[in-house]
Amino acid sequence: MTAKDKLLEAAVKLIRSNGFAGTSVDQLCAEAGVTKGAFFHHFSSKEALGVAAAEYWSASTGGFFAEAPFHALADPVDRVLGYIDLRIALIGGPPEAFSCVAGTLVQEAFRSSAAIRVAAEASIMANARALEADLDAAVAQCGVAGTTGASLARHVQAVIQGAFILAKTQPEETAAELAREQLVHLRRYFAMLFGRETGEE
Amino acid sequence: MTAKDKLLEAAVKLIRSNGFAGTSVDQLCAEAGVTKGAFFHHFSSKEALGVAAAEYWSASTGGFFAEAPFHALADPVDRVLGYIDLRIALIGGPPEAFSCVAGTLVQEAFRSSAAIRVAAEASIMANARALEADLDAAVAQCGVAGTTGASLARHVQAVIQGAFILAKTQPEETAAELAREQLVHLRRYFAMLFGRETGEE
DNA sequence: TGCAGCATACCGACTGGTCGGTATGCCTGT
DNA sequence: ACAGGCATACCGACCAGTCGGTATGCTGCA
Repeated sequence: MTAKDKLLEAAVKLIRSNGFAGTSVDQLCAEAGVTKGAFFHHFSSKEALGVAAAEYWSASTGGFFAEAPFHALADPVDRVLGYIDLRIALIGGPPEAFSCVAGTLVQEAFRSSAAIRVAAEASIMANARALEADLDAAVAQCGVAGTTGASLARHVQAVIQGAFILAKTQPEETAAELAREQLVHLRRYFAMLFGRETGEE
Repeated sequence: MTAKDKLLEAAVKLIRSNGFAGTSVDQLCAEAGVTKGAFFHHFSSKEALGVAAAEYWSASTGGFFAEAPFHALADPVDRVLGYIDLRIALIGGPPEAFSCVAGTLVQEAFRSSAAIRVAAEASIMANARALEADLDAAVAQCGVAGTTGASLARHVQAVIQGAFILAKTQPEETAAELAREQLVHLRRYFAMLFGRETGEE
């Protein structure tokens, strides 16, 4: 594992815990076990590391969801609900274990760094686009009017990001449960929209 | 207007634009037109200002929504939808004009400052509690099963926070529209849940 | 095979400037 | 005269970023 990869891993970990501005280059180097020389050899600035971290994050999470088994389900509604169920299952532990690097980055840097804003947009919208086809199919199949698959895909990302923020307001014991609650509401919205009236569990 | 108020106003403005860690005490003083002596006369530390800013924010927005006209509506479902419509109407311009100080604070400081985390939690959960009675009444009136007014009230806050994050990924021209789109989904969810099937607009 | 020439990867001391925070004193209203 | 409200001047720590240098390995030529 090269110094660059170790720095990107360290960036994901520290940005999730302390934010981007709250993480110094020295901290990143210490966490990665490399020196400042290595840092600026691979990244022209701290901002460039932020951009690279968003891309690295996007690539690794995108790959994970692309391989998930829910894609094999025949009904597009099942695939959509399967995605939400997977997201729910992935939420556990403290917020820094399940929160989103891109969301954290853009919240802090949307005004101070256009490059980071664009990289975070790309990451979040790529996540949305990965759901778009299934949602379009579900919308067509169920005759849903008044919205689109693309709009619903963006809403999924919004609820996920909002869930992470609410979780961060909580002490560690209750954070994950509050985040899951938000995705359960999203699931209920989609179930109603696509005619899957859920009885009590 | 005293130096303390000017500093709190400056804090709201700068935290929304640049985040908490991204805003220095010197910048806050310059924006407020006071000196560092005044700053540390009124706040024992930068962290204390963060806490005070969350409380100031909570008090001013809480007051605004408490006085809004939708409370006069007879049907609790109308009051809930009226709140969402008001939130939609308030979204416009760049993200720093409509985003939430408490959400921004907690995202950055949830791990580094327990005091700020608790203050942000208080702000966001106070917003949720202000909706809880109407949502409980709507749940009871419509016989909604499987959730509660309190849980739905938290979801409103989650969608709002998520909407702000998505808006921050956008260039200024499209930010507000993307945020509004999220609240329109929330409105549709509630309309379905409470038996107000919305036809096309 | 061996060596010159060069690029890549990395090191860590150092710099100028900014950070949050402090010490002290002036100024105004009572 | 004295206390609250604020300004000026300053501090040491830490910040992002620089720079001279070393180690390693690839490439082409003899």
